[in-house]
Amino acid sequence: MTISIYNTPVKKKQPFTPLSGKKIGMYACGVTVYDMSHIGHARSLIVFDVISRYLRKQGYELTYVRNFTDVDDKIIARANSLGTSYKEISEKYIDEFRTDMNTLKVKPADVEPRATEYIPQIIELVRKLEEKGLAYKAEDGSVYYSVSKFREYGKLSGRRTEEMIAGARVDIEEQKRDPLDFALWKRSKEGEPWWESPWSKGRPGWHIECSAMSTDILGPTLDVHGGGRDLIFPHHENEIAQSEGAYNAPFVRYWVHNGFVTINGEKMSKSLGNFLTIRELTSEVHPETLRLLLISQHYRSPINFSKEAIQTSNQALVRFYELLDRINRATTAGGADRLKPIADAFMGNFEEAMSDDFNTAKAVAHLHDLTTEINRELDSSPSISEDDSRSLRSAFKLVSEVFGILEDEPAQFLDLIKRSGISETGLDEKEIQDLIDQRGAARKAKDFKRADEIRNMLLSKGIQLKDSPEGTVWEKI
RNA sequence: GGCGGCAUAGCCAAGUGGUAAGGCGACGGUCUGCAAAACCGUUAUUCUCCGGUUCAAAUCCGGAUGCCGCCUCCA
Repeated sequence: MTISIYNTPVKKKQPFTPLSGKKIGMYACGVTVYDMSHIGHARSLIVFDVISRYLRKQGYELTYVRNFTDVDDKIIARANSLGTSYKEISEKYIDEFRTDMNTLKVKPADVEPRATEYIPQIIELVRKLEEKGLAYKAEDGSVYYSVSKFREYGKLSGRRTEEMIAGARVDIEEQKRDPLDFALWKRSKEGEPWWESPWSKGRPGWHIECSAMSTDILGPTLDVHGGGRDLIFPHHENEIAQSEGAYNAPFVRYWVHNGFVTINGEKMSKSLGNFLTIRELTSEVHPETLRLLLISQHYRSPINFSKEAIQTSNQALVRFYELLDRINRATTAGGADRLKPIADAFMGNFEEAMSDDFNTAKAVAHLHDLTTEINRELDSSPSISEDDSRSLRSAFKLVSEVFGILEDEPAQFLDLIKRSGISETGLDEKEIQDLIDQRGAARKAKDFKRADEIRNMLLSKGIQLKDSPEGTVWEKI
């Protein structure tokens, strides 16, 4: 099935055709490692994780590159304030990042380059730009890109240079010839890390690393390049200027940008200080709940983060796991085959939704439909044949592999959820089980008054009982 | 000041020309000793407002209002 992708510069969906057959080169801007990652980062990482999983599922040979910016002003500032080296800071937060990605089940990229590993390539690229007259060395030894020399500057973000100059918020730096120019190479100040270069002892500007690394690993033209919306300008605009200026080849075929996570309707960011770290959140919320919340909405829309939203996603996740558990328990050797058409239809719908600009929200809606349909079938006849069980397993395997959810053993997951809030009830498991047994005895003796007393007492402590032919189970609500 | 995006039920949210997905909540029903879960049904004659194009508009065009983002580090 042909995939269509919303391409930022043309502002519409376009059929996706990679540059060379089934091979795809995809680059997503990673994080600057100077602090713990927050759930805004999580969204971007999960969006591109799901996209990469889906592209692979569709049979593409994907090379996914995601960088670490491991030297920059903020890392240096952080190191200085803690009296340590930039290297220690970046190493520490790369480790923390990997721990978080592991928790969130975000798969590692195929290549995870760091700016500091590509200094020679960066210098080479800057030299090339200088040769072509697109860059100039300032008096202090820094090198700037001369934006006015690149005719197409602004084509990604839809801005014109004259308009930008008119804007009051462009910094005027002494060293720049033009306010729009940006640094390719920064001369290092006292106490800052530096590398030798033809211009000065210095370090790379922020934008240049992505051009240098992506070209080195994937070639001058990328099939897909992504990142958060906020990177469109100036970061990605500058990358285009650098790469196309140097190589005279189209830099990116499809630009993909994800929307923000907001808190109380306001963008969450490190600089605003209103952020929630991945670590904090996953200490209380199941990682799959967060993944489900994020994919329940289209990747380009903003998501407002709230307790209620988390709770709703958690309920949905429990609903799916309960179905999986029910399927496991209902599978028997006999029984008629009747569920294969339902499973097949779902897989078709799923593919259709995902191929339409990675419409995860619609795909999740299909998953809800699937859940309702299977539950309905099981209500009318509770056993599932081996063949049907296989069909259902392949449908849910598709969901797991693309979304990275429903990967736990259902019984285990439900048990975990059940235990997660047990401390709030003031009871331990044995006490709960004793009360359930007492209630069971009362019910057997038709002493429903006593049975209901026990049930209501447990309910007041947040424990909900569920009776079924196989016995009584409880859950924490 | 410039540029861009969004506005769909009580809430969250899909849907870019063919007559409003899905979830949460609420209400009614089936099941149950009664519940819970699951299932069935009801819950937007209408998509912020005003014009226009069209046989046909939530979808396209023009205008108004409101919210958000970018233009400075940002996922």
